[in-house]
Amino acid sequence: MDTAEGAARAREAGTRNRRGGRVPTASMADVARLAGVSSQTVSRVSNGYAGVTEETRRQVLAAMKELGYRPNSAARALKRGEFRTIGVITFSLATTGNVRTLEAIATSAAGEGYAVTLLPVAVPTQDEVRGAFSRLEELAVDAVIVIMEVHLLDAASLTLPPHVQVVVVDSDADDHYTVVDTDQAGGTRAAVRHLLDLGHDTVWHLAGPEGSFAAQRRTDAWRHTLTEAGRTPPPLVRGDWSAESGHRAGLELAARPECTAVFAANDQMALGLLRALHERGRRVPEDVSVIGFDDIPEAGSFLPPLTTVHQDFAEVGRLCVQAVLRKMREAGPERGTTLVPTRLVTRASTAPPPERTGPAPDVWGDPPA
Amino acid sequence: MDTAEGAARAREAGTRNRRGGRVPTASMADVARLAGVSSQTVSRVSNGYAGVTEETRRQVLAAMKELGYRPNSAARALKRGEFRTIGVITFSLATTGNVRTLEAIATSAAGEGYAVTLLPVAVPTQDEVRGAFSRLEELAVDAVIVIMEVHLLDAASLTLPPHVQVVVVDSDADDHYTVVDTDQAGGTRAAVRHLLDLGHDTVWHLAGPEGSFAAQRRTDAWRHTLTEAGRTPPPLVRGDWSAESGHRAGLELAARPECTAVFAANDQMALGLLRALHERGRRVPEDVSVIGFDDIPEAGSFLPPLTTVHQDFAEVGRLCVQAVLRKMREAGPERGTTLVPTRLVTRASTAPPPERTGPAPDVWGDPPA
DNA sequence: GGCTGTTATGTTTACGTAAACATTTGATGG
DNA sequence: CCATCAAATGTTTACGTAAACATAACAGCC
Repeated sequence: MDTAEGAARAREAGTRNRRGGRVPTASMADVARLAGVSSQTVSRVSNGYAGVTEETRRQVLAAMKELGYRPNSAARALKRGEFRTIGVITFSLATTGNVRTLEAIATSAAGEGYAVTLLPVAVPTQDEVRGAFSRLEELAVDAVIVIMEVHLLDAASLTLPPHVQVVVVDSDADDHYTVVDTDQAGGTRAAVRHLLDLGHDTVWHLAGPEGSFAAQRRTDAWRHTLTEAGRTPPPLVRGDWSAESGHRAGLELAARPECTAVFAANDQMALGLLRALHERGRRVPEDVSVIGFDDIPEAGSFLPPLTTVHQDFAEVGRLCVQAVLRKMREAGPERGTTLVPTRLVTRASTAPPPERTGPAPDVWGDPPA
Repeated sequence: MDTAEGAARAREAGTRNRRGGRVPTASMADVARLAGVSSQTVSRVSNGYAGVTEETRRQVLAAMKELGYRPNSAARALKRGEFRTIGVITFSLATTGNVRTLEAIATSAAGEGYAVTLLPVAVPTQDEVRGAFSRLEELAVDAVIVIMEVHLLDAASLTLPPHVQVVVVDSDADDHYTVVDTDQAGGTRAAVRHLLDLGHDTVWHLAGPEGSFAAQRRTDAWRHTLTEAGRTPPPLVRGDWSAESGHRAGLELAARPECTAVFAANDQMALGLLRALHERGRRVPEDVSVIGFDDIPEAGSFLPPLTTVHQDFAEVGRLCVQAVLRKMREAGPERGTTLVPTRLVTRASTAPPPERTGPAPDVWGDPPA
């Protein structure tokens, strides 16, 4: 299983491309010639059509193998009018959510016989975005999934080829696009209620960056859940998703003794927050409860293990692919939003608030410092 | 400039796809007809060739715009014999390293006018790998970058189209492939020496999974650096890159009072290790020093902030793209390894060992457990 | 004024595949 | 034994682009 095959491969495929000559790939015509049939018959075998004698089929397959024949996907795409490829546009792969979603998309797409082409937009400047999309315009893609706030996309005056379908994650543009997303509001509500149920008067919020729809949605839901419960939302503290920003925010929050519960908009910021609280001597969860969002794999290893909202990224990715393929096949300009439910994962970073006010009035009251 | 044109466009490009009919995209011929030139002239304008009158060019561009013309990349690829696409094969995007490398590859490739197609291999079973590669065989790709131990690739009896060049990350197969990788050995040596220089007798190692070349390399270098310094390597503790596995290993290590310094093969495992040590009441860095590998963005927010080996993933990705494009252009079967240097980032998780043996002999000796 | 050379543009062709149509072969039935 | 039909295979054509080649127009020159 080595020498013979190796030699055949070297001969046919011309591994010995020493002199830099482009080695021609065998085409259907070559296979047909060797097998003594027409190229159409080769095509039929290649595509698994019925109506080919077993005998013929075997001959063709043998010829294919000998020549190392591979269908030329460019020619196929040209002929069929489709590329069997889905493009994914995203800002950086720095955030867990984007990556996990991307991975699920790629896996789902592969299952459907589609490839995934990545279109990263490095810096969110107008120019960058515009550049990426002008590249996209002539990209070999049948459909596009956009993982970012879609208004940035409009800002780039994106024009896609007419038959390219679009599905969007992390956006609220469900009046213009098909949107698949995590149920941000539901997850947030679960997190905030969990803290209120534990007895906290109110819940502080460490928000994500303003540009992100997901962040916006979580902030809105946080505020809504609090007012719904008759509590006053404390001032908003803003981060940028990074642990470092969580740390900065945490130093601020640690200075406020009235802050006993914090809902961080993602786990990374919660991590930084935990460090800041620790540095300031505020114990978690005894003095302050912290809850995150995402349930990254490391969340269970934080100090203390983080209570957080679990997102089903795999499901989001799968639904994206399903939706975009359905749109392609039915050519329907379907719109609207599909939400993927979340699940609260309770670990060790949340607890009832420290005894402060309540039944026992002023036994050893807080030192006013 | 509206009714006539609008009608023309509707006729040509058929924007009115109400009835689900596939909308034909305008071709060069359409543009040529509208502009009153030959399709070859349209091609010249499209590809920016000189030798077209400014007047003609303007007319063609106007016609393109009116018809919403987009070059058909399938036809282009067929004609040119290349796809301007690089395929990236990787096991899951769960590890930071893979993701960051992928991102850098995508960015670099875009800069060179290449798209990146993702080929995830979900589960590392023989079948999965084989399946992925049989898909790859007919993938529209000019070159491939493999981010995984390449022997898995051989196991799948991979046959690539002859002119597809391959570059590999995380592998030692530099006698068969072009390899670009982080300088695992150098980074490990820096980490281990840092701990020895602080005065630790020896350094324990929390290794990555056996299948990973990077893990293997780090383990080898750890052992080598220790013996080189005349120390005896303690028994190996193995993890699987996850924080959870680091936690398990940490519980073991915490039980050994002689363990004062641990080199974890990545930051996630270091995180779990930190938690385990904390749970067991062993202070970091006073009792035990911990050092990681990768320098993930969160490492600075661990408790305590983690000393770790910084990897330049962006550079690895960039070099991969460069190497693969060079191989394509020069058609040289270039081999060998390019190493990207690392940098030790000193934070708060490492310190000299606790006073134990040394000048003061047996003042309060260790309780024998 | 015709020759040469240059520049702008047009025409032909081929890339590899697969649909549509055409032909051949062999079997079945009257 | 030929008409009929189905199955297997062959032939033609078109997909959209761009290289190669062909032509036209015009300027410069002796």
